[in-house]
Amino acid sequence: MDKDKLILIDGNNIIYRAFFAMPPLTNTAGQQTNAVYGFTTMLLRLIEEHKPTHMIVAFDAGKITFRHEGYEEYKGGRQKTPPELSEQFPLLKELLKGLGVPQFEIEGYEADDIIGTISREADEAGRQVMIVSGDKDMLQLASEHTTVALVRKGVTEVELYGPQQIRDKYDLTPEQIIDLKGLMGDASDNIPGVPGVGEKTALKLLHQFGSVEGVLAGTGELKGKMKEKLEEHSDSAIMSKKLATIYREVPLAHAWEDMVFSGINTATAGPALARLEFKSLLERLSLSAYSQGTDGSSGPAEVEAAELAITIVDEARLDALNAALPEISALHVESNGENPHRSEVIGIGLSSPEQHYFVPFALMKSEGAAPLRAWLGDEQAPKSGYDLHRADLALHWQGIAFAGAAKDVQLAAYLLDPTEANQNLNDLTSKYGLPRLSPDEEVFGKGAKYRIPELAVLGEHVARKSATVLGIVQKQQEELTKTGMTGLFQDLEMPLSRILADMEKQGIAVNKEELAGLGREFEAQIAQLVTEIYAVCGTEFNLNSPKQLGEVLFVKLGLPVVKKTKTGYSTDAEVLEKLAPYHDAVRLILQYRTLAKLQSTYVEGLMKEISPETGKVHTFYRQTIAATGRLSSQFPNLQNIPIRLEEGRKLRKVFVPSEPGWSILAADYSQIELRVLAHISGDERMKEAFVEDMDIHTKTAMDVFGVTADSVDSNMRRSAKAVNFGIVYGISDYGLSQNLNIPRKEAAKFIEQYFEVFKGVRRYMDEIVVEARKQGYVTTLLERRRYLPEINAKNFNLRSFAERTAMNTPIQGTAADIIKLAMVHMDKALHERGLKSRMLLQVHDELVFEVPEDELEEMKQLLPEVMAGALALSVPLKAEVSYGSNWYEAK
DNA sequence: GATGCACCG
DNA sequence: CCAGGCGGTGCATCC
Repeated sequence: MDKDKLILIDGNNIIYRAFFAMPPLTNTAGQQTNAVYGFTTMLLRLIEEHKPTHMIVAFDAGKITFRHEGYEEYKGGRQKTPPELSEQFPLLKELLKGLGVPQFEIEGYEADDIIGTISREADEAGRQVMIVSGDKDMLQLASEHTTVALVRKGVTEVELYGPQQIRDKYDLTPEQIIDLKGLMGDASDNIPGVPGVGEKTALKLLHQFGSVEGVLAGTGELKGKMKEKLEEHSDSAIMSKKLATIYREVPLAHAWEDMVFSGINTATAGPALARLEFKSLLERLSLSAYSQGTDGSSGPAEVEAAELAITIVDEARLDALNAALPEISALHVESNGENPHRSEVIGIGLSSPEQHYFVPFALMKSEGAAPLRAWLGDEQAPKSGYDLHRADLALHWQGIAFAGAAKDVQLAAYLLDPTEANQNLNDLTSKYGLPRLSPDEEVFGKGAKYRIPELAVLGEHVARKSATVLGIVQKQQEELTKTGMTGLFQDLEMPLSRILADMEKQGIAVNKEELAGLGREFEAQIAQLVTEIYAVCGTEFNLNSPKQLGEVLFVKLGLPVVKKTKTGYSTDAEVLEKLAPYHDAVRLILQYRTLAKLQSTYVEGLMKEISPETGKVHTFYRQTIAATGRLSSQFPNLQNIPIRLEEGRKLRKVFVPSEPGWSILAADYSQIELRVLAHISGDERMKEAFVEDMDIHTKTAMDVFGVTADSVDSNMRRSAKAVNFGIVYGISDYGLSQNLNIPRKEAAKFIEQYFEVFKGVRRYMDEIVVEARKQGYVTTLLERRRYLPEINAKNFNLRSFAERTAMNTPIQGTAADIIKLAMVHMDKALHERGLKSRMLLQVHDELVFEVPEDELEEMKQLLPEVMAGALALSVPLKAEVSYGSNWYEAK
């Protein structure tokens, strides 16, 4: 019984939407078939994805429905159905018969009443139901067992709503959707509602009073125009509510058995589709034999590259493209190079469900492309794509604004599995059973052989990419819903990607002279060191080569070998520290390493990244790399600018405000990971430490060593700090022993003592590993997910690694969630307050801004407040702010 | 292209 | 007894 799944389709609504969404499509007999086509593609997708056991399509029947009793204008304002559409109803009904899909209509009732009645009965029987419609009214039918799939963007995408999603979006129960309509009305159904009350007001009223009746009874608490309007139109509100209520008591002669759907009836589907000349659908169902004029030799339909309707746009075809823009929902901006700040745009692929276009970049600047450019920059025109963040940047530097990023399939793929390396579009095609794309290396060539191919090849390749995006979007959205990540995607990651693009375009100014000056200082010191090192070693060699250095240290000078790498002797800092007492060269080499690093990576490397146009560095934040949900930064990496040692820290002086008189303002979270751990483990002692705002490492030392605050010496605090870090990383005695340079037994004792005190933390660590084993994944507070397939591995190393990851990821990942939230909130606050201050950098637990003088005071207040308030935990979050004339000063 | 090392949180 | 900290990027070397 619980395998049963019933899909109820609002036939009138879907065919209506399909008609307007699809470009005109006519068969050889001149009969228009676009709405039937759109309906059918959607239907097939539903069947493939949801594998219903029962299904019906409901249609309206009879001109006068019971709703007209009492309100004659109901649906009166609606345009008469165009004949091109009404002609398609019989075609659709015939096709449904051929496909083996039951259809219901009952004289005097509308499709939604039939659906309401069946869903009520199914609900009562505890059956799984999915309702498919474009009509928001249907949301009132959502329940524990009933999901409403709201069709969006023509018929290509659905959004799934259960009671929880309705709560998330509106903070209403499904029943209250009726009240919502009662207040705001619905122009398309000619339901009046209360004049002057739109969605926003209606929601506010309902959150306050609960229902239409509640609102009308509570007008005494309101004042002004609103009160007058409500009192004057109270009858209308009551009647509107009645009209919006779906009738769920239709006398049905149908039984559950009449709704059985046992799969497409191929014997009858083939001829029916062939009559309509839907060749691509025949292929999709591997029924090509029915198609006249084709050889019927198609392979597996899903992965075969079907013929696409591709238009290579030229000057003459621009008008056609511009006219089609409202139907286009997917695009792909093809650009070269890894760094989007420096790449060229080659062209753009654009896709609607029926037609695909390629626009060579050269055409983008022409006068005729003005509507296309306006559309690209229109926030109200929703666009799906792969890596829209990159597209935005690439277009930006070509002087073309981009807005309206709605669904980024790369970002969604990352959320669905953040460890799946390089989810390029082609990887996603196989995952979602779409035709494969030619690999970019084949189309363009690699490295020095990179060439832009001839227009026809290029155009097809890029248009196929946007077509692929279109094919992926909906399936991904459903997966996000299933995994509980729609909120994370829609309200956090998507908004953040736009914010990141803004930060990157803004860039941060670099004082080139200062940087060059530091370079000269380092240079001199390096030269000095090299001479000395060669002298003490008695030989000259390449100091940058660990191999040569190893030879000198361990063979020529005969120093003891502390550690080996898989290719030879280890010469890392840890080893050199241990060797320092044996030979004078070692200290010098350590110093050389430090300075060489500063010089090559931070002076020379940074210098190369300064834009000649802006005098700034424009990093590129990658949102889909880190498995925990953190960002990463490239070209240049601004998340690893030295700070720990003074010599390196000086580099921060070169990062300055881009306008005279402005300041750099920075704020960082204090102990965010441990606070998160305190929250998710619920450990009382640790929570108390943060509630009391104590120094967490001192507090840990007190508790672990059982002493008072005054007796904690620096060594004890250092040990406690290392234990705290170890805890966050998924501790092992070995790791801690390495870190503190103590015997393993001692480290084990520390850990045991720690867990004796922080019992809640131990419980968390144990439970999270069990949870990971059971579910195969762990999650953050915002439901970000990371799979850990190796948690059950036989191999000790693999398994241990997965266990540590299980412990660490919810902590690091939740901290990442939190600062991302803070960024979204901060961006909003800046806009709302009309502030000129700009967010420039994010460094995992720190945000950096540039701030004009007259906003400094406000920002010093606002920033830590927003950061601390990003998410309410059972312990307070704390952010500490500082500012100065450069990043070094803001410490 | 892999490796070792060093920088960050 | 083995093996072993979490998450990243960039540079230089070497094959």
